Amino acid sequence: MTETSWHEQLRAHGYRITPQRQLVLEAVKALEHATPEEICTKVRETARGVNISTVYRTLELLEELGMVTHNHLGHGAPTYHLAEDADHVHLVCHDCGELNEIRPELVDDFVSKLDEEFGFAVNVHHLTVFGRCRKCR
Amino acid sequence: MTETSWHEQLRAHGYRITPQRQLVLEAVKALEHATPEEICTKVRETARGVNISTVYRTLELLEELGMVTHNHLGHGAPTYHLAEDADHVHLVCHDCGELNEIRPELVDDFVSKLDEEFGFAVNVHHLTVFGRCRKCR
DNA sequence: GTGGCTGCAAAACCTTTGCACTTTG
DNA sequence: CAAAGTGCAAAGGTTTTGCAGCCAC
Repeated sequence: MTETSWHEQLRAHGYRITPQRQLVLEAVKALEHATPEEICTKVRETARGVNISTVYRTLELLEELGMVTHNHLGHGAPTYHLAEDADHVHLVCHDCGELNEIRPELVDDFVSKLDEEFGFAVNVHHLTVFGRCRKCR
Repeated sequence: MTETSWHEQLRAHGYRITPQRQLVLEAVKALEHATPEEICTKVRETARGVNISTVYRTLELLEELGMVTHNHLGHGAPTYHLAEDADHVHLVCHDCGELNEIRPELVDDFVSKLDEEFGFAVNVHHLTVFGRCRKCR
């Protein structure tokens, strides 16, 4: 996503461009799989910090606009991704917690089946598959 | 699961049979997809109530023994199932929240692929697929 | 200038924990 | 009787909310 495109994306929906929103978006981009708390910490490395509630409000907004997505990879807080970097499915091991990102093509058949049979459009970006990895079986 | 089988299941692992554990297990069975809070409320309809922390501790125990499983169907608390009733995959609509249970055979190919390619054993009972249902597309 | 946005603090929600008391085996 | 389990209350982590002041447009 270019600098200007997300500015226009916000403006097109009547939202304002603020330094806080820019910082949060940059942190999501830089960190990958970051929790709101981690994003907040990252942003506070800059001179101008951002309050945790602003982080939550901003993430909600960016997600509504389709610029970021979130996943639940474990028990705690969700993790955020740039939407354009999110083209993969998450594999998480129950035992060791190891995280793997796999090619989305691996679920294509499954996605088609659900579409045909139920008219259900899977949100692949949000899909997280739990199980046991090779080492922990 | 029969009355005696779960008694033996507990005893075999050195755990005790208590009225609280019986009540929680019955509530999980009766409610399906119930949150800890809902289970607690259900149990309180009987003369003898159960404390919420006992509900949490009991669910953790029953899950460890493979008698119940949990899923994250939305933003809030997880929902619990009898393991023997859990042989299905959950489909949840982002928009209307509608929940559907689908035949686990629909993911068989996907499960095999992950096994072959990554040695990853999918926990099908824990799988929840988010997307948009026919009505909300 | 005005309405949207932010920071702060408080509250809400969900879950865990320490400890004294009770109960199971 | 001893060890395990429970209830209670408090704390911990995460997220939301109300409101006064600030800032983008």
